[in-house]
Amino acid sequence: MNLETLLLPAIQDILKEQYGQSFSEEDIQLQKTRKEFKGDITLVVFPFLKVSRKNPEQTGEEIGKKLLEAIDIIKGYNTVKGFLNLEVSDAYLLGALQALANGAKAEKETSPTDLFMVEFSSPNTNKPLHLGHLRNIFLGDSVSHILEEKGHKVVRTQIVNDRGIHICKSMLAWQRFGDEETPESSGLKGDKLVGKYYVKFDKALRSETDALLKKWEADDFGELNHKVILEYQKLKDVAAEKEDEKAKKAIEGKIRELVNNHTQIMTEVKDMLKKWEEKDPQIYQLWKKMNAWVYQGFDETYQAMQVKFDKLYFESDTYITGKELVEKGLETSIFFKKDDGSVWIDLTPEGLDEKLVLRGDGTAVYMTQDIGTAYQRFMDYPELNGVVYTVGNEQDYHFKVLFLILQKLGFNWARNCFHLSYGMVDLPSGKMKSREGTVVDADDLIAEVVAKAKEMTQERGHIEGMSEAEKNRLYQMIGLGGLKYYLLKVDPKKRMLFDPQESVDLNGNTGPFIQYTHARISSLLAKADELKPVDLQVDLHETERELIKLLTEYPETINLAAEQYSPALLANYTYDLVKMYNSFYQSVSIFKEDNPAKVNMRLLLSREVGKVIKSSMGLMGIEVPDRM
RNA sequence: GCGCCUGUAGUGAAAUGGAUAUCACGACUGACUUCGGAUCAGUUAUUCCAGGUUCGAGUCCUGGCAGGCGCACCA
Repeated sequence: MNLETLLLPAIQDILKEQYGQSFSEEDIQLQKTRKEFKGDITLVVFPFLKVSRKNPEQTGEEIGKKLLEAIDIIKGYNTVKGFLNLEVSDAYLLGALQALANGAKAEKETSPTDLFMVEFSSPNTNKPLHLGHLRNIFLGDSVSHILEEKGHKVVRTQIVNDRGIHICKSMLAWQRFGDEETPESSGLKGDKLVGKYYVKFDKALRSETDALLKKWEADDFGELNHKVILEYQKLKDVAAEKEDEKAKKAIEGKIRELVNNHTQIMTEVKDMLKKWEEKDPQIYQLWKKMNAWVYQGFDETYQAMQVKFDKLYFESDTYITGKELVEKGLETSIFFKKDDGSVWIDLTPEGLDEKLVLRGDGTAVYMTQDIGTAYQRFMDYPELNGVVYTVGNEQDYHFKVLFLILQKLGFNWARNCFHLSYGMVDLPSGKMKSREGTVVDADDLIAEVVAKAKEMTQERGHIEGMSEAEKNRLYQMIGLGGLKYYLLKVDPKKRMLFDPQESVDLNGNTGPFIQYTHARISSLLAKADELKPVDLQVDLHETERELIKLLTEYPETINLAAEQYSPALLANYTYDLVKMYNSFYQSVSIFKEDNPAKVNMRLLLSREVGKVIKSSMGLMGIEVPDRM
């Protein structure tokens, strides 16, 4: 039972008796007492002034006096301005500590059948995972843990972006330049190998575009369609008129795109996509082979991150379902067809735009596929309560539209879809750009932080007697823990800066700092005898009181993190707890204390802090060691 | 142009509408050489600007300013 729910009815009674008016729970604001004032919990008295007809101090005094008489755990009070600060007794806090030691936990509010699906990672199959994915993956995984802690069942899922023109690009490049290279023959990770050909395609496309642009500029159009030539010339004219550098650049970009679209290599890619959609056996086989390489590579990375998925969805399956749903919606006039055959939805009544859901040639777009995927998921799991989509905030609009379309299609469950939107990860040098080679590769980064953890641990760690395997596991735990913590401690919706130096740092508000505290507690407990129940008569040091209060706030913190889908709240809480523990550790002596009841209490307190650290870090997908 | 998000020490982050805005990194000053020093304490701000609501605003409302993102027959 937490302090607030304990005090609330008593306060209501006193107010009723004193002022003859009932106050609801919202009127009674209880909050933590700021540390510059004496007290533990504070009642804000401003809302009662109207009925007390006295100034804030007098009102506070009145209520405080009554509370002191009525409740024995209140041992004192003081009023500053409109704030009534209440002090609780040591015995109450000791009792709370004992309750935690007995394994008291907040009751789970949900039934175990309550099912949620969390989508995260959802990579492209032709680019290896990078830093941006790491934030996504750690967030999605952590939110899954948090929902599970609340008593929900969670299906971890991703939508694999395995179809479309971009896939054909790496396939074509591999055909052209690959020389039958495989992960085995090259020793490259599958995703890296495919990524390499994607880059090769891009290079080839650019040089072809350059060449063709030169030809066009010399009015050499070959057998080019008249319409296209006209379009090109029109753009040229517009570009010539523009004086503003920026506007000129924009038009030139458009011209380049037009040229780009008519290169030999692009034509071949489009042809390949068409063949793929027709399930041409040769193309289909190549597609399957190269995708298998990528999945193998991704699996290795997920394993290194200690992240697992329960169910995968593939766009290559769900886009068909999406198309069917659009066809159906067309009959019921949810969608409409334009003259060129393309299908749209009109969202202007909702204040949004018209949105394309099917191309003129009948092929699916990104949105079509997402409609299909959502539908498929609720078919597969009829008891599904909601879906959390972990996707970057550049897609805020897309998801707004998607959820609206699903609602319009008559799916009630669309209300339970949530877009867990997060900000981009910047580097000190600016934005990550694959063109400029400033992308931070996920595998490289993980290897780097683990290496750093190894270096630091060998320098100052306590690892004598550990086997090689144990040591390696430890380095992994520290390096990866530091990285996860670094990316999770920031509010998801905020854009964040990734400083490679700071991410491998082991001081300050970092994962390893928290892990270190846990290791220290473990070794402390290893030296201790068996713990006895807390003696409620001992008096508490200020840091002990603060620590116990913090411990009792843990369940509430989990609730908040779940409500807001924000692991950052847990990270901050854990850091506060650890800071307070270190302060406690510094200011009181544990084993040198003469009173055995105090020694016992301090050890028990340490043990509970250790348990909460382990639990909360676990909710962030981070393991904590007993030695490091 | 329209829409969404974000503006808090040099930097990165906290703060259900509550008090004198909380931390870390860097910098500077100091403690202790202990039960694990990967420790602890201290110094470091017109919360972008202007109005408004409120007993009370970093937080809510209105209007600016700055940055990011989106408004594709791309994904």
